[in-house]
Amino acid sequence: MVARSKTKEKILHTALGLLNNEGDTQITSVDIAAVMSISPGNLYYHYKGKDVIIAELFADFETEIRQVLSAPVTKPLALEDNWIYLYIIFEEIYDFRFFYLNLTSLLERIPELRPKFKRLLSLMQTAFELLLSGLEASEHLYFRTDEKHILSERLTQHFTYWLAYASLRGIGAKNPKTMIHEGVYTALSQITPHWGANSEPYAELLRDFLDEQVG
Amino acid sequence: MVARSKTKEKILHTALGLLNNEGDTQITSVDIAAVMSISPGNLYYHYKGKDVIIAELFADFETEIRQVLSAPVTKPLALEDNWIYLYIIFEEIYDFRFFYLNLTSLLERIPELRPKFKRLLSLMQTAFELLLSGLEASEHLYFRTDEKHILSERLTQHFTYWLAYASLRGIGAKNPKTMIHEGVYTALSQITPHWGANSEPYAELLRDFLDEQVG
DNA sequence: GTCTATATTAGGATAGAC
DNA sequence: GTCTATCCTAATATAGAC
Repeated sequence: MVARSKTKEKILHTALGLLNNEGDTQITSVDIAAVMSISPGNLYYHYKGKDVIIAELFADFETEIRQVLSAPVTKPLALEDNWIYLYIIFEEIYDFRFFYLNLTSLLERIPELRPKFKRLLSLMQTAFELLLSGLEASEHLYFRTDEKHILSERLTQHFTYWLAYASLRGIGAKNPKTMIHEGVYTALSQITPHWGANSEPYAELLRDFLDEQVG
Repeated sequence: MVARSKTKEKILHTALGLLNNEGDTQITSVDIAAVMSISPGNLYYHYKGKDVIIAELFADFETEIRQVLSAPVTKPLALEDNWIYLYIIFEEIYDFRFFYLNLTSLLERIPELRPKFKRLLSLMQTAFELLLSGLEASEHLYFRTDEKHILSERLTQHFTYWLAYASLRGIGAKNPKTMIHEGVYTALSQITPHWGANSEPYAELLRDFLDEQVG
């Protein structure tokens, strides 16, 4: 993470906003320049095109999400922290949603991102499996053979495509909070069928937590 | 579904193949013309551009998938038919995968497809909920409040994005059969936690079924 | 670093002969 | 219906002055 010039910083910031709100396909490098009132030539001086900007934005995202994901590794999470953990992951993804809404075409267009993103998916899957293992060890969750692994994979898929699906279905269309909340709720609904011996009081906590977040 | 000229038919067929194998972003209308050895001008005589072709392809897909989805409505499915049902849906989607791999950008570029696709999602969700209700009535499945509805929604999301996720993760990369099989398997793994009183013998059947399909 | 002006290209689109 | 030839446009990219 090298220090950036003021202008570079502003370009990235402006680009991220435009891409998230208008979508990758709608935005050209000229648009980015226009919005921040600099010339296209100037923008090209700093970044040689839209894709270079996106690559740099992704690098930023990667460092942040890696930090977030490693939370339960660094120190085991307390019960309620698990829900919050899911929220934080979603918020991070939301801040970078243009990428998740155009995954296929972006990874095709900027091939060097593909292996990086694949590694991120692996990391996420591992993080989820670790989290589930913790709850299994404390007998809050119970799994049959393979169920834990496949659930962690499904959760990874869910987090990757929830925003795209939610926008399509019109879930939380006008309210990001709702969209994220529903995403967490749907994730949790995949976990609760595996509740084990110690999870009864958990249920109370969870209900409270979910109510809080809505209000 | 009006009758089409020989050439129109061939254009659609060629386009579908190219789009599925190379991806929407890679293929231009000129490519389609080139592959079938006709001139771009000629292609334009039949279809005014790539997006018109895609719209027509989607219309075809829509009629087919609607037919498939309505299966459990027309006549309630026998036990094993439920698995096969999921397979058939996936196969239909696979035949039109370019669309599912670039959903966001395609629906942005061809706005009239958006409401159509949204209706398709609703239909799929309803079909799944119906199927689950059947298995609930026969006490093969058991659900708590809301669980059935949210599961049907999750299954819809799963079917919509599985192919994209599988390609990213490299699941069944070289073998469509494997990719689809894993998709069905993952779908089923969301259902089995809800097994009810009558589903023990079901488990046997399912295991057999899954083994068959792999071999 | 920033500007204006211009070049390049790829893809979408049409005109008119056969 | 099909071809060849050409045009148009939007987006990328660079050159050279300030």
